[in-house]
Amino acid sequence: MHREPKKKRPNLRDVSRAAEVSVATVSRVLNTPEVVNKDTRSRVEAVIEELGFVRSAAAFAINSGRTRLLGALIPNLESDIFSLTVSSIEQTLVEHGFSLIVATTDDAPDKEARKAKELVDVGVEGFFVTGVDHSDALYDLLRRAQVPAVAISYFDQDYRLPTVGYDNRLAAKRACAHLIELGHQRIAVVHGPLTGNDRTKARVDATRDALAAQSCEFFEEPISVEGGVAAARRALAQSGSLDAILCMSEPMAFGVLHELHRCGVSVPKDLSVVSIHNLPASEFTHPPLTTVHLPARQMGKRAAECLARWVEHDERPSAICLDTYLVQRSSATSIDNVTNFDAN
Amino acid sequence: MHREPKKKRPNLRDVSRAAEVSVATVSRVLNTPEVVNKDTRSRVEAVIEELGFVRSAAAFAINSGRTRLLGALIPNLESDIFSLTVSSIEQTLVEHGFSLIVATTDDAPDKEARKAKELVDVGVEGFFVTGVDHSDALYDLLRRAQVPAVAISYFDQDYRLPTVGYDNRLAAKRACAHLIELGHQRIAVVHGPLTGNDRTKARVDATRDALAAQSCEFFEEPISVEGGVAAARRALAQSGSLDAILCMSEPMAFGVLHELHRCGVSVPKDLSVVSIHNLPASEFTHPPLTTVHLPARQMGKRAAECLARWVEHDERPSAICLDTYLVQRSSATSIDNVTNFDAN
DNA sequence: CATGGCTATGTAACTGGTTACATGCATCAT
DNA sequence: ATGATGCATGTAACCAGTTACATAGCCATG
Repeated sequence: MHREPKKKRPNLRDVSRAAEVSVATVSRVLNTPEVVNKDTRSRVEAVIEELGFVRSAAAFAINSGRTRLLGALIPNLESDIFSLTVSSIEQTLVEHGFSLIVATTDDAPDKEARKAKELVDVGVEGFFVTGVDHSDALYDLLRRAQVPAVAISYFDQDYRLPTVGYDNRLAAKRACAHLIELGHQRIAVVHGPLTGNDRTKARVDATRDALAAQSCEFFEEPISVEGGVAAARRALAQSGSLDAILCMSEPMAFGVLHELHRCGVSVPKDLSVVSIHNLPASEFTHPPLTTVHLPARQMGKRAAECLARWVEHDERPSAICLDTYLVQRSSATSIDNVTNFDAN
Repeated sequence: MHREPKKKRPNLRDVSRAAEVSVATVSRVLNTPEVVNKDTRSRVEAVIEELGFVRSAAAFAINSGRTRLLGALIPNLESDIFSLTVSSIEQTLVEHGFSLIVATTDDAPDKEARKAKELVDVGVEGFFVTGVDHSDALYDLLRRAQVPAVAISYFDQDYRLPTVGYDNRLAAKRACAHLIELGHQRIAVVHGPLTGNDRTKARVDATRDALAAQSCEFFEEPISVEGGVAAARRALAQSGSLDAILCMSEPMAFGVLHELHRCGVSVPKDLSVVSIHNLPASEFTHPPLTTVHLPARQMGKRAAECLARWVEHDERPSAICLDTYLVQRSSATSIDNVTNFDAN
């Protein structure tokens, strides 16, 4: 029987032996090829090629103290909100020579802390966290491991970690201001769970303030298209009559639009709909969605640059607040144009 | 001026010194706490806590030869198609104790090879690639680094890497069969770029075969909602008259539906639309999309399990073909019901 | 011809852990 | 008392690289 040689990966000494040079020379060929003699170099390179040598990442890391790994702790990847951001982070990090480990947390602080621990254990040099609501275990870990971390999707000048994000309260205020400007009085506010989601909390808070003079009701459902459907159904059933629906998260807005269409409620003729996020799909809903733009891609880019610089040059970044702005499309119109829809 | 102590992270020897034990004992406390005396153990643990010691991932890796890191080479993260799969991979890998590095390739084989190299350089123990169309550089790397890799989104029993996916030809055939069954004769086929995307290629090929008896035209645009809009516009303009539009990728179908709606073409009354993928959003389009379901989540799970087992137990997996099936919703109907829409 | 400087390379210590093996000491049966 | 057994711990080699320092050979300069 032909026994497989069980070839283990060749190491530096194997190469140095085969090329009849010292380990230092091989290492130099790898790191500073210009200082080694041309002939020697090509001989070593040939042996490297022949033996199929690949330098051990671990050994490299142990010496340099660098792993070039960063981690991202995000609630999930299934929602465009986050996949867009992660995508942008990844693309930016490549330019800085980092690789990105993604870890999903389901917005659960304890799960987040566990995952953060795992990230540190595999050697990340820094990470991204989502929002500003985290467990003590996470803060503890950050302190002990001395790993830089930036918080995204949220702006708070005074937070213990540098934040790179947008003002969620302001974003909600912009949406509210638009509805007020259009003259809407009876507004259903559709939002995701308040526990464990500081972004939603901030938006709902700000909305409550901004719409104090209006009559509004709040409908909480999971952040998803289905959640939006359910919320719309409840809003139509419960509210006597409605001028508008304000959605705190875009997937819910998609569900709301779908359900309204299904029920024969015309948007914006019967009801205005305004949302927050401006995902790529928002341009292509029926009708196209009026929404407050949150700069997810830009945020990913800026956050990645901050963290890269922090890790690389030990420069702790200061908080960054990105602009949000209203994108007017056709899902919301002035109260004067609506046929004063009555759900009952 | 109070000079910062520039505290470097404490290491094993620091702990052993402070706890007045040997490095071996500290290591044992970390790895096999049950073999060390209770008092010694708690003393060491106290010192570990006090000094804020965290074991170096690199040093651990260099000894164990394990990094517990896997990589995923995917075209992009912005499309639900992939973020769904990656999400599922990540969730499954956690259960097996692996972390996932994502690397996007834009469907460019050379970029993919570069990224693969980077992944190997940071020490992944295996990776996922998308499809079966790769550069020699990638195959070379796999051979040299002896890193396991599974190919996803594609099924091919005979491919050099184990594939975990679905039969893209069959999926397209199912869509075609449905259109034929409904009696459609004049069909516009909307698809993404054929170069560098083997999934699209396979589907288009199969469609060409399956619709040989029908009259059909092909429209190539980028895989995106915008691409679908553009394709629909061209299809309406160029084709004399149409019974149906077949979309090879779901984002394009969303664009097609949007554009048809905008042009006042009623689906499915004037035109049937069938697609491939069944993304979560497909249930909520107007009208809800008839489409061939591709099991993205399940695929992620199975692929993750395969690769984890391969890395862990050195068991090379065999190819897995997951089932696809038609999901009938309301975007396609029998030719008898259509008003024989004429674009001109 | 001795000295100095330059280039190319080698030696060995070092990174931060793991672990095979050795040792010291208490307990227990003979 | 003696040797066997077992437990707790220490010593030092080892993993796969990097790198400070040493050295050897060569050429130019005075």
